[in-house]
Amino acid sequence: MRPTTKDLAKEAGVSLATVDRVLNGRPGVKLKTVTIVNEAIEKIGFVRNIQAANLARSKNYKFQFILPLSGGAFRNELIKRIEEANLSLIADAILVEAIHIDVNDPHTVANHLASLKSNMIDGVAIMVPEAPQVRDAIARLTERSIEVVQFLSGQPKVSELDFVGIDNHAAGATAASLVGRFLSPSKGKIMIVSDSMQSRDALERRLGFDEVIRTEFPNLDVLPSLETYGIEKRTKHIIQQCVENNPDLCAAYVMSSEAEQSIVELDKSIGTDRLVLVAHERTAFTERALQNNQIDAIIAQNTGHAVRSAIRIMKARCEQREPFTSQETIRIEILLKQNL
Amino acid sequence: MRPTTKDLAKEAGVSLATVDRVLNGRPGVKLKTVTIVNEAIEKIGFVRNIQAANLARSKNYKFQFILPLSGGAFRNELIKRIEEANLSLIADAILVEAIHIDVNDPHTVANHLASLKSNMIDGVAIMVPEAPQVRDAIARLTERSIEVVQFLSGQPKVSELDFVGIDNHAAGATAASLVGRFLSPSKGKIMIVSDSMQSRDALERRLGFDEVIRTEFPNLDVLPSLETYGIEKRTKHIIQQCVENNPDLCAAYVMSSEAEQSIVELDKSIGTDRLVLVAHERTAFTERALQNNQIDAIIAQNTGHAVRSAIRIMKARCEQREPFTSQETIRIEILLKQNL
DNA sequence: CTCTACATGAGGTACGTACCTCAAGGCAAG
DNA sequence: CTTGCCTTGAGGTACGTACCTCATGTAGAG
Repeated sequence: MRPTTKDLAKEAGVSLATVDRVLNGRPGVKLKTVTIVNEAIEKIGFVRNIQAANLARSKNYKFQFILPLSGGAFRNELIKRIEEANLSLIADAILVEAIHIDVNDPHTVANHLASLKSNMIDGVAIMVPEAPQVRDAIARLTERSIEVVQFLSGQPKVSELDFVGIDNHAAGATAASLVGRFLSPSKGKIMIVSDSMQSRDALERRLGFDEVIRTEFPNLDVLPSLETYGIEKRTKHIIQQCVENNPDLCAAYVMSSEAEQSIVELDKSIGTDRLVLVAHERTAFTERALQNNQIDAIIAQNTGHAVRSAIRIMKARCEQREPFTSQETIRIEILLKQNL
Repeated sequence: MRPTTKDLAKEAGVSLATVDRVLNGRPGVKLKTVTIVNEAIEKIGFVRNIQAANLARSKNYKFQFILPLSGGAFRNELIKRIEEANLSLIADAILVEAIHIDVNDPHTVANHLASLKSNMIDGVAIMVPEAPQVRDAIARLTERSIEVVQFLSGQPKVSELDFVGIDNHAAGATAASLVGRFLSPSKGKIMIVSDSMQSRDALERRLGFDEVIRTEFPNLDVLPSLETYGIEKRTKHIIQQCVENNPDLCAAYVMSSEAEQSIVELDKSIGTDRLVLVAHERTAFTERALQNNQIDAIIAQNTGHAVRSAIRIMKARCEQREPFTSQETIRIEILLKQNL
């Protein structure tokens, strides 16, 4: 049987009340006594029974995912996974919800973060672009002891916040490696399409991509990045132009998580069968495109795993435990028709 | 707040005692009353607080993974993941252990399974080859209400048992697709190496591999499978012979989870730089080989995920819940140097 | 020496569920 | 009508922890 607080009190030679004071960091305990209790904890391997603790303080964990307002297939995928996680975790007294705000307006984001009270929310997983206001709001969240996880993208990784998501540099490199190997000895140009190159994610993917092509496939040329801004008309225009200007186009890398528009345009203008095509994220569209041989490979992250990982990390932080980093790495998945 | 048994009793218009009788399937309740309580459960959305329930009956879940005795790098990997899971789950009152038995002797396996008592163990994840005795022992386990999960391999999937692991047919197909695309237009022969072709896993991988090569890369020939039986001398001999007999060898697919010996031999006899080489499972060796360009790709399954998935399934079954199948699919991972 | 502040102990209640005992009511067979 | 079984209710204790109050002890300052 696991030792209880009673065992701990006996071992330390103090009363239950003192053990409670030490365990919950209440004031009015001599430093020496604290040390004695902590040593006893070590000695008998006491681990607080969190189920009982949560029961006693009738606590439910409440975690929130902050997602973009604008809806694409990838975002819908995330929402589905979050709902699933919520369902499978009610038994563990964990509530998870997704809320949607205009992540491109730092003011809105900061306001929302400021409105979160620590008695209502225990942790937030945020997927928003970096901005000074947002950074400040996050800092104030942690001060109010609300746990924060950077989810999939957004904030720079330098901070001491937990991050859940893939290494975008490596993702770009992986895409390049696939493009290069699939093209094999042939020569030609590679088109790069993204919603925007403003985001850190896009930049890192591009850097990783270029690095591998430069060092391992010097016979291939990477064209300047095309930015669609998610506007259909613009997408059509710039892709057509790029195709016309580059008769030796042999591959395309669609970096943004919403790939449909670009791929449809590529198919119309040059025909995807004439290109090696790598896109990001598993959605209904990209799956279909892979099945039809329109796409050659998808670079994806397991969204379900990412959601659960963020939740595990927030829970661990709430309970003052270190998360198990080895469990929480999000792999860069390569999907072919065969391993969908 | 979540409704409690008290709320449920009030809603159903019965006493706490009766609610308890219904919830825990105790005898002495009229069918009509049971129906009333169940309807009330539906109506107010009552979900039993498992933390409190486990506390009350001071229950710890105990799960056991049954692994092969013989140690390879892949098995060590699994053991590490199981230990990690154990550490990160003590807080949730879940104990996980790995035990090692001679899985190739059905008698030993059956004996061990028969020795498990339901008051000591709540669930078993077994990774053993199929055999009639084992199948019977498993059936008797479920009768004793010990949950059973088929772990990574072994039993045929036809049974109504839960299975955690990859689709081996698809894994073989994925390997073939990579080999074919990496070789591109060239012609030649492909070597297939396995510990043994006796196991269902190996057979399925081979079938998947052949199918893709036949339909999508008809210019390539797949050689008969080489069986090493894990014996160094034999491995050396058959690989050398195969290399000598097939001057147009251009690729190799190492199917078994312990790839080191075969790859070392291949490197000695022909040189891995002259082959497209695909192997299975992420281990220290295969990682290194990928970094050194000895291997071109690894087909892997996320062992950490598999372990956690098996545990989640056993726990759900213990609590009479359906596991979330969408969470529990083990993906076939493709690892390149860039996305290690 | 007394007074005070601080340190510790003792004991209680609560959380939501499991499991136990005993009493009370209903209903059917004799 | 009585007997006995079946069904239900009432109430208690326990699980391990949190959090509260009150009493007691002890050491240092005045």
